[in-house]
Amino acid sequence: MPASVTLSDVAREAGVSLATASRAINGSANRTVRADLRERVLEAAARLRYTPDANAQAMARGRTTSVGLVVHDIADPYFSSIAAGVTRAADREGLQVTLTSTQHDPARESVLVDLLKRQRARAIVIAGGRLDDESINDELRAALADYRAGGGSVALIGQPILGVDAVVVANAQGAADLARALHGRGYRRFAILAGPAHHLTARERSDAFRGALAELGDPVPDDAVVPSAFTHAGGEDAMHHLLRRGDLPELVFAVNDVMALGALAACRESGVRVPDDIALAGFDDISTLRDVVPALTTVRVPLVEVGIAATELALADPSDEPRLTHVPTQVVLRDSTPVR
Amino acid sequence: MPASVTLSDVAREAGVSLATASRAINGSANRTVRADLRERVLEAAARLRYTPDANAQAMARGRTTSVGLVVHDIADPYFSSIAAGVTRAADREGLQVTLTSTQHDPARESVLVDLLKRQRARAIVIAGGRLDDESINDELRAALADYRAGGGSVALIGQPILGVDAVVVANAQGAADLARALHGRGYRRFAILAGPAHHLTARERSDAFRGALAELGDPVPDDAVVPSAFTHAGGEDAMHHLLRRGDLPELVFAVNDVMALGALAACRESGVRVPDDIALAGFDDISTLRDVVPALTTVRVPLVEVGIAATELALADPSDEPRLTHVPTQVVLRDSTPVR
DNA sequence: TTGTAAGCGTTATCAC
DNA sequence: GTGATAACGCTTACAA
Repeated sequence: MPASVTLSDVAREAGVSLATASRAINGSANRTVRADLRERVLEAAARLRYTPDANAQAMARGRTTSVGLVVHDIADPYFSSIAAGVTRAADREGLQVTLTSTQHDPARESVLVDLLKRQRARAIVIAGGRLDDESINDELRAALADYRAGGGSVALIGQPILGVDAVVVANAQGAADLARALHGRGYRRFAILAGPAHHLTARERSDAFRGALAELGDPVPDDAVVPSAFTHAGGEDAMHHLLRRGDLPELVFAVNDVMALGALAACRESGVRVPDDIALAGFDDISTLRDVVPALTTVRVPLVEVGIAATELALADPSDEPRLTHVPTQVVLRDSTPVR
Repeated sequence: MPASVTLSDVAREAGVSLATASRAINGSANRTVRADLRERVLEAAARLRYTPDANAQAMARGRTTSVGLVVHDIADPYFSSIAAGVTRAADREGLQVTLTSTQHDPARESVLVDLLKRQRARAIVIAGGRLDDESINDELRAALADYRAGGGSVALIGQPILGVDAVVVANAQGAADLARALHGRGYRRFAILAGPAHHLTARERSDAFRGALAELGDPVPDDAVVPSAFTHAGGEDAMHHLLRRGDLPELVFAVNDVMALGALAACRESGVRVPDDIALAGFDDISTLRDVVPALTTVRVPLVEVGIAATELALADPSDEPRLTHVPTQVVLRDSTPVR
């Protein structure tokens, strides 16, 4: 960044010392500046169109004004809603958001934490759910420990297995409630597009859904639980698998809305109508989907609020033990699962 | 950020000078470091878990590694897709993205540019379309001039009216093509949810759509062109207006997909079925919507690529006159506008 | 090839 | 209340 007006320029222009200029402009803590001098400085700053250099300030003050955000894919409405919450909360505190993306590679999370440490981000919000993969978890744990040793604080969204503050979404409760609600609508034969086996959020949702149905006396058979990626393509593939297998269930539960969308695509390709031929439910309540026809039955997760809560957690002054913010979920029955 | 390992620590640990440590770690331009020394330094750095301070590097080098992105709302799939492109392109160059949001207030764009100038972002991508509002444009122009005077470069997505590099989307062509395609499907009586009157993208789409129909001999009457916000709520309100008015058109064109979604919501509330009672088309081809039923007829804008192109433009070495990257659009006919 | 030292633009600690 | 001046952590002439 060549040639920018510096504080020295302003000081010179105003005929005061660097120190006074600094104090006049940021209104330093105790030290106060005589009114007429402050006036002169401010005027000079305006005349010169002076903008303080945030990097220099960060150096001198020992802390930056940026919050790091780690997502898997910002184009995914799940993450972009969370990001909206994070930017809003950061903005309220006068902080900027540094957006980083793993491009769907969970192993990159630790790399991005390192990157954000290098930027000396004040706090980091990690938006992706945890995996049941100790080598990846260990690596992330190490990166986080390292980051926190440098004075940074972290909050993650998902399972609190890393020893840091976390926003915990009531996945199990929501999935169980959903299962009971659908059972109540008369469904008996279910299939599950279950996501990756080692993905804890996927597992919580899938397991709780199955568990609730088992309790109701209509268990989901093993071969009706189809693993897949946690993405649109994953839902599509899993649904195709189900369709090829024949013996269609009455209702398919995809462990997130984006996967449900993939399933919808698969159905369309195969000429299977939703909900006429098969009912479909998702999870998350992605807002973009709220108005589509048929409206998707799902479990609402207040994603923007989750993003806000995570940011607040990450920004709160450090505590010795990890804090948890619990977020409830709520079943939303819509047209994709009509009463049978 | 208290207590981080610094380069001095590493140098001391390795028994070399600061300069040598620096050169060993970043592999300085011409100066080279003897192999054994470099080895020692790298080892010490690893042992101490040293991470360079990007802010300090930025200060010393005179340039940061961050790209600023200005959107209106990151939760809007239009912007999140662009953001995905921006992060991808930035990542390729080893740069970070600083995400800022106006929260739908166009006047805040210039404030955010100032903010990004303060961060000394290397380049800025402005994602929102331009307005026909000279006071706002002037303010933004001034902020940009100021930013560029400090050595920053800018690219915006939309109309090239600010004298900076721009990615120009073929809105008019796409809208005209769409009108002709729909006319070809047998539609004759149209209405337009036109967005804000002063919003240039909205206007381009609306005007071109109208123009093409006029040429075809089926002009859209003035009172069937309903202004509104460029948002979901805007589409919803405008559609309600249209429905209340009675005398339903055969097809409603919303100038973006998110507005079309709002229109869909309004239809549902009023018990009007799409496409049975009324056909609906949008613009942008938001990916989340590709699989919904009824699939929405729209004009595809390659948003991720637009984000990439804008970032590349902003990062390219400065040129004396504004460069333009033109992006074509493509009509996508789907079920929401069946053949009549 | 290595080291010394002068910045980079601020803030903060001192004296005055 | 104001002004030198030393940090902050790094890069990069300039010397050696």
